[in-house]
Amino acid sequence: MLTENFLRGRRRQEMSAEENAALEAAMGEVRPVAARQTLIRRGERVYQSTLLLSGVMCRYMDDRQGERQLVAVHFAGDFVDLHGFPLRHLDHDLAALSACRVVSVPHDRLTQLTEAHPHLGRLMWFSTLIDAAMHREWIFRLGRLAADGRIAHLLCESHARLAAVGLVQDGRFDWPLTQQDMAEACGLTSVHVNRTLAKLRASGLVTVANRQATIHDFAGLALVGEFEPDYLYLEDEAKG
Amino acid sequence: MLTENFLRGRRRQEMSAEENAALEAAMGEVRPVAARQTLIRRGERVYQSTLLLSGVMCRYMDDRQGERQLVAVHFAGDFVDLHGFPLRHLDHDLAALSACRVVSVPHDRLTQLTEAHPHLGRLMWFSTLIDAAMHREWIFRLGRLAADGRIAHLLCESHARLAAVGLVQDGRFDWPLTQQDMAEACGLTSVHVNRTLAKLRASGLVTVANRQATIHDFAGLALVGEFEPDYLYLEDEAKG
DNA sequence: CGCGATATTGATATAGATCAACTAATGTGG
DNA sequence: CCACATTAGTTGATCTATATCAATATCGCG
Repeated sequence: MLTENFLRGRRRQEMSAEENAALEAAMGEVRPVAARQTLIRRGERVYQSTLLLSGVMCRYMDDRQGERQLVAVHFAGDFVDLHGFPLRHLDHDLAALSACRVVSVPHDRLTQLTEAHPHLGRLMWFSTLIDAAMHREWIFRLGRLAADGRIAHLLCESHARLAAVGLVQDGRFDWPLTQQDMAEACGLTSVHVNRTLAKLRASGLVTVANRQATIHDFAGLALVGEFEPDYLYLEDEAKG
Repeated sequence: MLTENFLRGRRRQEMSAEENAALEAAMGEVRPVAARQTLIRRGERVYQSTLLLSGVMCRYMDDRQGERQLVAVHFAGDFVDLHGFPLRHLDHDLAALSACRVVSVPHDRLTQLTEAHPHLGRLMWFSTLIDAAMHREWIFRLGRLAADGRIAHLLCESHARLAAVGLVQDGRFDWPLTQQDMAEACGLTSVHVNRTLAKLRASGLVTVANRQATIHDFAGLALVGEFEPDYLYLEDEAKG
């Protein structure tokens, strides 16, 4: 089932079998996306929205010197560009960080779908607002946390989201972001990310190596990152 | 007309007279809000959404030591907590920065409204996604710009949004944010905001004083702040 | 008019940037 | 499947933007 991870583990995910079937029916072919491939460029008119089935993608913006700022990271079950449905154009680029599988829905089908199933429409709206809530948390992260807190927060958030779709085992999860990617997400240099990761590892909180992250002490890491997961609107059992 | 500034100056603002009337009819009483008053606290269940008619409000989050991070600033015509409609709870606080006038719509009326007028529902969705686009731009601002750029960007964005609702005359607009508020929006200290504002003034770009901001050289300020207004989805005539 | 909030200025400290070299992985074509 | 090329990670030395601390000045309100 293509939509099995959409809003999985989130509060309010009362999608009926009928709504689910209607959404499934609107989906196109499953497509692979190569690692590091850019899917959508800023300003492009978009005519469909894409559900991420597996892998990790990101949204980013470039500054004038071409330095990249990640504004979001996406995992399985996320609609990566549903914002493009009401907005029509995206204000940022969308790229794959690892090899991914995706499936798309044309916007005219989404229009029909939301008119025939207003509640499903609100669920989609809801999912874009979780993106907005994550954006706010990223603003907080950059504005108020030091380097160790920023990295800790990013890893805690990723852990919580991946756990909600069953992609964490014993605190360990796939983590295709390079130190450069993490730097671009956290407003730091890759050199400083390297030193900060070494410190977090030495504190026994987390190890990031070989495209995998292992959180040894979630509570400790959450303390450093001032991480409180309420903004993810997870079901109680999906938390931590 | 209460809704006259809602989505005013934005692309896609094709609200029909009928939609407009339906939205107006759902509105409650106009209420005043005192400056510095907190309207909604993080985690509270919300049952209505509020349209800002005049004044300036902000959304913010506190870190563990009680230091505040602004995550959004709102002006006349903005729905300040429409996110609470699909989300039910807010993940941040909402407060007035100046004396404001607001009007609210109960969420059950919004549900009826969006089911009877799917297109109006998409417009509301659209407006929350402009908030998300601004959030992304704030992430960029904090992650990639130095102090002068962050302040320049904030002032350019505010100028563009206020101009869209007719609240700028000759580059001058009401600006109730203190230097401390600007510091909390830009991830800086108020001391550094003070020094940076002095520098921007000395460069002939902008003057901020007496609760007013005057942009002397918009192009120059936009250059410092790497400001490109496409993310605001403004109509062409409302830009600059 | 006086008091609390806001703004200004100076001196010093520091987190993180920058520059540079080197090492360890990863992957690719022969 | 090896050899080499490319990318990613590590470490050290130095620099700088911004924080911090502290004192004073000014504004705006009751």
